[in-house]
Amino acid sequence: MPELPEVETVKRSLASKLIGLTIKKAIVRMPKLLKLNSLEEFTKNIQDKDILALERRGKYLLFELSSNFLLIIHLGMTGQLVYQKEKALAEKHTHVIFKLDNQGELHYTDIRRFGRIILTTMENKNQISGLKDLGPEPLGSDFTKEYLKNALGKKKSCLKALLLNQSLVAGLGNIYVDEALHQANLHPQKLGNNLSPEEVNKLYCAIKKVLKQGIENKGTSIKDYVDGEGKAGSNQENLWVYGRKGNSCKKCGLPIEKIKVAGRSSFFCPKCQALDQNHGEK
DNA sequence: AAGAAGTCCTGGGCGC
DNA sequence: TGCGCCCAGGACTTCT
Repeated sequence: MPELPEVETVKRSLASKLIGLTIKKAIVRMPKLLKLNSLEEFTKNIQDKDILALERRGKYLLFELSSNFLLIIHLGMTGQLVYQKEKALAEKHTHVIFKLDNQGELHYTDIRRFGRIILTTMENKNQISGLKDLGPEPLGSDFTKEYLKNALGKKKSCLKALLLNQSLVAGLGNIYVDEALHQANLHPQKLGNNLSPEEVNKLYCAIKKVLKQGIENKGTSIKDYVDGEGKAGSNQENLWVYGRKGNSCKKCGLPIEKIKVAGRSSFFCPKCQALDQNHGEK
């Protein structure tokens, strides 16, 4: 599941290879992936565009192209964007092939087809639903302790739902939310407006810590995730709770539990992340 | 009108 | 062995 660290790793691994190249054409095998463009419009407009820059916003990859075009790619759950230095065979679920002017190719592969590809212009960037509604970058300067405190206090939802909400903070997904909550000793079902200043502070630091670690380890490769060179990351070896049901907590030794919160599986330590922990304290 | 639930989609794992 | 069922989850749509 590509979340912020995975998308950032893809961006970094592709940037050096792609910037300065030209997209000669795109072969779209799954037009349904193009949510906002017709097949004709997409293939016509993408043709002969230079790749000027590659950015990330939340879980979105943004390719800045010549003539003011912007290619937006969201990897969904199982999306892979892999550079091939020469013509390569398309896999079963390779839905788009971008042919480059150096004979290389960029393959978009997505088994579950939850991803999206949008071609728009720089001017319309802030009108794309999903992208325009994103909250601050958790590793950027807009994401402050004060912001998090206000954002959590406003809404009456549990922490799990709040942190998964991309308009509150951009880029977190199921894995890093569970990891951050464990680092901060907070139960996923605790209400956002029920946090002490200390708890907000711990959560703020935990979010940054788990994301930075994820980037350092080049992403979490549990099932499908690979970077732009097709290489897996190693952060799955450093998880404290996600996917560790029944294994002992690395802090206290008790078995990690798994429950459903906000429609998503949530892994947590019943002792370190007790719901009533710190009640009345401080 | 906010928050919850349903939806899309395929492959892997499990029970019988 | 093989069939059917359930689960995984990002973000949008639909419901309450």
